[in-house]
Amino acid sequence: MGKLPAEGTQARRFGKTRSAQSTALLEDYAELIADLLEGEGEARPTDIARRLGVSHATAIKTISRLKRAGLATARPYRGVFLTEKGHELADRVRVRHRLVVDVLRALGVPTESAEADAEGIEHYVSESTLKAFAQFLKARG
Amino acid sequence: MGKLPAEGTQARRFGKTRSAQSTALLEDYAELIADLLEGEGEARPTDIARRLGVSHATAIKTISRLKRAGLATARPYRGVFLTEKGHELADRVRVRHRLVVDVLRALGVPTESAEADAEGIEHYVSESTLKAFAQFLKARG
DNA sequence: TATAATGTGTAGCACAAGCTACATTTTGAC
DNA sequence: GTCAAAATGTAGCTTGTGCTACACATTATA
Repeated sequence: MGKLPAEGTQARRFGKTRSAQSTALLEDYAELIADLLEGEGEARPTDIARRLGVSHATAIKTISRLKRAGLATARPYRGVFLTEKGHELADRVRVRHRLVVDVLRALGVPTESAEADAEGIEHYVSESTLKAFAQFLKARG
Repeated sequence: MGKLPAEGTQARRFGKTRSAQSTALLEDYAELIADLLEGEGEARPTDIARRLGVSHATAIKTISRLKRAGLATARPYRGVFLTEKGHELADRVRVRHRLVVDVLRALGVPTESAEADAEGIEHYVSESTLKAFAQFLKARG
């Protein structure tokens, strides 16, 4: 992605938001691969591509990135697997996704929209916000 | 960005999330330029760059994109201005930003985190969700 | 007014994510 | 066991976003 420029106060906020984008895709992939492994027993590039709505070539390229990041392993023609680190990420992402959807629904957002919006929102929810969400849901039963 | 592949049900959800990213930056720029025009009387590339934490070259390139999208105009060495369309976008973005921050704070998120997270979240909030947010805030005074 | 400092703009590079097209491997049907 | 279909992988192109480095314009100052 590149080097960092000098940063002021507000700049840091935006910068953080930007770098979140680079991990968002990896998070989606990790979550999906975990789902496929549990549901289908295997995670094949073609299935991943179809679920994400991208070409298989794109999926394969991103899977390479996952491997480089130490999140996944893959043997040619033998499907994709998550490393320990990949599983941890997937679990964290799933918990967070559920929390975001639940909060949106609690606020009166229709389930359809809640699920759809959460897909984008979840990647930008900090630990601090996540904690507040959990507290809020607990407080209102 | 490229062509669209065949899409299934879930694929469409992710696809929408992805395309939101391409507009997110333009939204940030439009909002910031509006702020600068109102606050400083002018919006110069260097100021934009500093506020966003990017190099001035990056800012200039993105400003070109704004121009191509019909959101801004700029004369060399004379600063950046928003078109009618650009102003409308900026206004919409500001309203939305405020709403997201207010909802987060109402949920108990510390102001600092609310402001920071809203920067990323706001770009993924649909009309439907926005409406629910407004209703929620109104209901609780 | 000449010159230094600042701001602007352009060029060129890298990387991510998307695509299509083509080659190769595996699987499955006969 | 052979051969076609499906899956997988590779190569090459595009666009977006980021950077640094260098050139040019403007502004400010001595």
